[in-house]
Amino acid sequence: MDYVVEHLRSHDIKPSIQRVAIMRYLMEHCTHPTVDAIYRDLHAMMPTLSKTTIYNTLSLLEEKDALSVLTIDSRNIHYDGDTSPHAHFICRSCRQIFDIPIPEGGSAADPDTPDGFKVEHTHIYYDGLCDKCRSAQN
Amino acid sequence: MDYVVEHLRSHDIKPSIQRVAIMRYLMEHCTHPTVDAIYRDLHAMMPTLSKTTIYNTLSLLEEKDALSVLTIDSRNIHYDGDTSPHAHFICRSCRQIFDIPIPEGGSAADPDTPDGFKVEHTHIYYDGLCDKCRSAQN
DNA sequence: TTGTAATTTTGTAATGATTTCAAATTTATA
DNA sequence: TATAAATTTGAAATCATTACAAAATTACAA
Repeated sequence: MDYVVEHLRSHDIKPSIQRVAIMRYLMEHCTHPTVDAIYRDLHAMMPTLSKTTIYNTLSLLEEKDALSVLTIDSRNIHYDGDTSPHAHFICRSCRQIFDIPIPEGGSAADPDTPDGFKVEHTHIYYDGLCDKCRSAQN
Repeated sequence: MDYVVEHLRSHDIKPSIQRVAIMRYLMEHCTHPTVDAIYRDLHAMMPTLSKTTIYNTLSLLEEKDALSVLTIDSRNIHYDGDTSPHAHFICRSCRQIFDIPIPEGGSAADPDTPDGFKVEHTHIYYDGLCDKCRSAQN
């Protein structure tokens, strides 16, 4: 059984052609794509795919916790098919997003929220300059 | 000397009437306001204040590190006049943002970024349900 | 003080991401 | 096979943000 289809089924999502294509794109690309990037690439292969379907599908995937929504970039929402715990870094110059490992037993995973709060997701974001942009600036 | 004016000066920002009003609003409100909230409230007192000035000023304040930009909410950018280290929680039901203390010596502050990367800011975000919305849902 | 340049503010128009909506298509089921 | 339910689609609407150029204000030199 296709691991993408299995992933969708395990999150209670019916695997339509479009949903599988979008989920597969996310799982096979570690680029943290935006809606536009997903549309640009998938539309080339599936000319009937509409942007509305991408929006619909991404919000369904979010609701069912089948992907991770990255709000690290104030200009665009990015999506990550890898839902395992890791942090992200965005370069303020080239806007590229990088995966950053989270140290084991990190305290950020156990937040000091008020009584009665239920934490569902944790996001750790860094911004600054990546290697290349840093040396280019000097 | 007004502490708001001092704050601006210490970040190399000339304290115009508008900039002081916007910075004061951020420092005196712990509500993590959006551009619209700032405009709504300040426009009532300063009818000539334009939204463009708020956008211009907020991006200047960001560039000079005089405020913190919160990208926790995918729908709107929020601003925080408190630049001391703390995390944030957003309730997925009522969309309210709460300040959360960061444990001393937390590992998130010392990220494992690749060689040559320069980390300028760290953001720790949580989402889930707040106290009230959690009990309202049962 | 006065004139001139530089900076800041403002309103309007343009842009671009996202949502709404209703029709068309596809899938599930009786 | 017929009918209902779910999904997809494209066009139009919405809403946050940016671009831009004119107006107002401030800084500064004569």
